[in-house]
Amino acid sequence: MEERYQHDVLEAKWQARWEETEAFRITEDTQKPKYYCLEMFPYPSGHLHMGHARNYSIGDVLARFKIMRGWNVLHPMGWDAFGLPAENAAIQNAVHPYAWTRDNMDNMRRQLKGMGISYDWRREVATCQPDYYRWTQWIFLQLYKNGLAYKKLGYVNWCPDCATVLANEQVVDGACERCGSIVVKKALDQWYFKITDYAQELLDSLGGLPGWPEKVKVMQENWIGRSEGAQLVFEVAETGDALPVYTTRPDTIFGVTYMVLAAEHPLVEKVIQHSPHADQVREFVRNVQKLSDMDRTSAETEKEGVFTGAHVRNPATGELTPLWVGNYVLLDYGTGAVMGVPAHDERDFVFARKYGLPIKVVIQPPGLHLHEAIMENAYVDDGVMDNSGQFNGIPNEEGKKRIVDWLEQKGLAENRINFRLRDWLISRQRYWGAPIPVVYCPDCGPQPVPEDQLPVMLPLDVEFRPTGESPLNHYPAFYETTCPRCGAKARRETDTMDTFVCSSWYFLRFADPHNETEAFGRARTDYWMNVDQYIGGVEHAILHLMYARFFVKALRDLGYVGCDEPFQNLLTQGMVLMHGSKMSKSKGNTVSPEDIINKYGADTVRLFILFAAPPDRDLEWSEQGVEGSYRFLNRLWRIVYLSLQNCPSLKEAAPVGNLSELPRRERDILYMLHKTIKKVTDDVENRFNFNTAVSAIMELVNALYQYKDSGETMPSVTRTCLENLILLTAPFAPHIAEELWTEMGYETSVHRESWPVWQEEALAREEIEVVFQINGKLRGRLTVPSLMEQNEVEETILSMDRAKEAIGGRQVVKIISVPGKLVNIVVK
RNA sequence: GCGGGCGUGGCGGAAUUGGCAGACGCGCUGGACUUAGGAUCCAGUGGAUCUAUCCAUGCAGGUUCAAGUCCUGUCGCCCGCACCA
Repeated sequence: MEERYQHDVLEAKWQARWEETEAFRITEDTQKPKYYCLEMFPYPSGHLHMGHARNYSIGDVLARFKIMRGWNVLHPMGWDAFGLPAENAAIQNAVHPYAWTRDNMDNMRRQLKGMGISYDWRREVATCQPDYYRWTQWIFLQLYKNGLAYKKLGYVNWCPDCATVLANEQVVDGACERCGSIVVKKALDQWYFKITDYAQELLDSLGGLPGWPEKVKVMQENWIGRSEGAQLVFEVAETGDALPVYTTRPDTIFGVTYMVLAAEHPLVEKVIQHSPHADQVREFVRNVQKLSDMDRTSAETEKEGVFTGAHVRNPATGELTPLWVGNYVLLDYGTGAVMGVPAHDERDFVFARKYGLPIKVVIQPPGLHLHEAIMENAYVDDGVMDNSGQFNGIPNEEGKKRIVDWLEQKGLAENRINFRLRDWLISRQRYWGAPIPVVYCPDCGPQPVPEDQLPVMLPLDVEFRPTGESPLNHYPAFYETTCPRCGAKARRETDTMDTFVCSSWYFLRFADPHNETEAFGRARTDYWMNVDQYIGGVEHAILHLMYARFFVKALRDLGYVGCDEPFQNLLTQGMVLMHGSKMSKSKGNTVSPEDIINKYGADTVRLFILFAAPPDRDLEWSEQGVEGSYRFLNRLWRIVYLSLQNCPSLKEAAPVGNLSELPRRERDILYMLHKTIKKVTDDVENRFNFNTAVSAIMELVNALYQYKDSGETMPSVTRTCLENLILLTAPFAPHIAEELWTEMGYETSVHRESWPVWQEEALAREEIEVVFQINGKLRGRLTVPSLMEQNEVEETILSMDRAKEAIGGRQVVKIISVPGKLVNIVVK
């Protein structure tokens, strides 16, 4: 055995060994419980960053731990390999997106192997490979056939820099999530997935995910945005058109003093036909549409509107109120029209005051009487109805129901539930993505590509243009085709799918990655699903995590999977910080995992990442901290080295026998060992507190040094301690554990060993320390036999000089004992 | 504004059920070994005062024999959502 810990030599050795022996190859095994441990697969940007290193270190500890605990562990890795950066690289560096992506995957795979992560590499998938995207296209067709994929004309988010449309989820603060450009609205015919069909279930089944962080569930809840209210039908007086509005406050219908339409509302043009205000309205609409999405949806934007000249009839009162167009009304929420109740809605109040519209109080607060003229704010809370005809005097909550019932009988109202969630826009005007398998026939219309013609191959020999326009539009061999139905000349869809489509089902493919006849076999997914532990960044809280949930539910309803949810438990890791802010290229504060691995070894990097903070919290990078982890591994190495040197017969020593016959010092170190086994097991399995698990192992090592230096040691005890120490370390620092395991005389992999089990017998103590308090303040401590009766402990303490002195002649009122811990003497 | 989270030594963090605040590590101080030490080992390390005690978990109250932990109020920071009718 080398005296020095040579991380580079032994890590290379074990990584090669694991690869040769396919050490982490896994297949279904009904004899064992299964465990599916998944880290979010990366976009192949080229290099692992510290966030990746953290993500995969966390996953690897769990996977290796679960293997040792006897689970059949699926731990796969792949590549989210379609997407814009590859195309941008193609335009800028004249390298093909495929070559760029492939080279990046090669490099990152090498880096992952250099971290010693326990992946079953035989299951590797890349979403850009035809044998993968073939099935992405197949899923599209299943959704299409079942009415869950459709094309519609709509005002969509357009990123001018990326030259493509974006989903609502990809627009952040009015800007493109990827490049930061201001997103504009465009009317385009686009493909959507009908995620809104699952809005209620996506909301409800969050309740069945106790293993998800509250924060993520709340974010999804907000995004789905369920609201209960009613649709009320007004009538445009001048044209006779019905104008339904959605409101959560039908109880305020008597207080409506105006109505506002969205700028794009289809009725706008009709109601201004004969209006003297027509030109003014048209200009207003043009100005609104010029605004960026950010300005339109910002709460700070001044609410503006213009009178159309037309009026609406209130279904409750029969009164006519003016019809306006406003910049703050959204076309695609509710009905694109809002009733204005200035007395009871803050926004309406501001709007009415600005334009001199009347305010009518219809809800009176308890014990007060509001007057329109002197109100400074809208009254939005509950109260009693007023100025509301036959409903006067009724509490407004009850009024909501009664008004809807009343108008419903006239066919002018119905209860409605509205969601903020919109359908998922999945088409992208980009090249590097899975082609949408549809053909447009001049006679038959849009036709799905027959399944036996999949995949619709993405041609590789295309020409990239600096305009950013998809090269597929200039590649006749791709878009010129024939109609699958009538055989006539037809044009192939040149849009590709959002990469989030590809990543919405990869966890299913991992269960059956080489299936050539199906996306995945039902038996395989039935065995492996759900993912037991999913680990990744919180930035996917809405996008990926909701799309994947939708996919699983849709595929379940189509009979392809048996589960309701993809991810049973979710761990959202914290960010890696440098000097308090997130490591990022733009800030120039990144540290490359590979550089640190070269210097200290993968085990050190993993150990530091796991030790420096709990996984869900942000982690401050510290190279001094890394050195601390490196020192620890050296200490670990030396304790084994020195022990073997001191006692060459260590490897042959018999295991520890009867505990009660051992001397005190040996029982103490074994107590420490078993306490550590218990602590590490609990921390990893139940709490994901890897940082305290590591610190417990460090304490054990410290104790072993003390034991070694305390005099003559027993080989059997030393051996027991060292072997268990190595086993405990194995999931965290797998290479050094493997090496030390062979040094202990084993020829098998430490990762195939069973996880240590603590013995209650070893944890039993003959003596325990009890502290005593006076009025809750610590005043002393005392070692007593653990079997001593509690009243005897109390008496012993009361008889101590130290205690008498602390009591100081005061009267003992009562004594509170926590057995095995403390005695509190209450005096006055 | 709404929602989620956080606030403990010089720093990262521990304290799992209300029961010894500061585990473990970093850093720092002193010492040993040494030609040397940025290796290793030993000792110390919240503050004030030094046998003992007092103060201390953002701040102010409260409950309790006992509070970092529970309750009320308050301040600060981070993250997410935000004209959703």
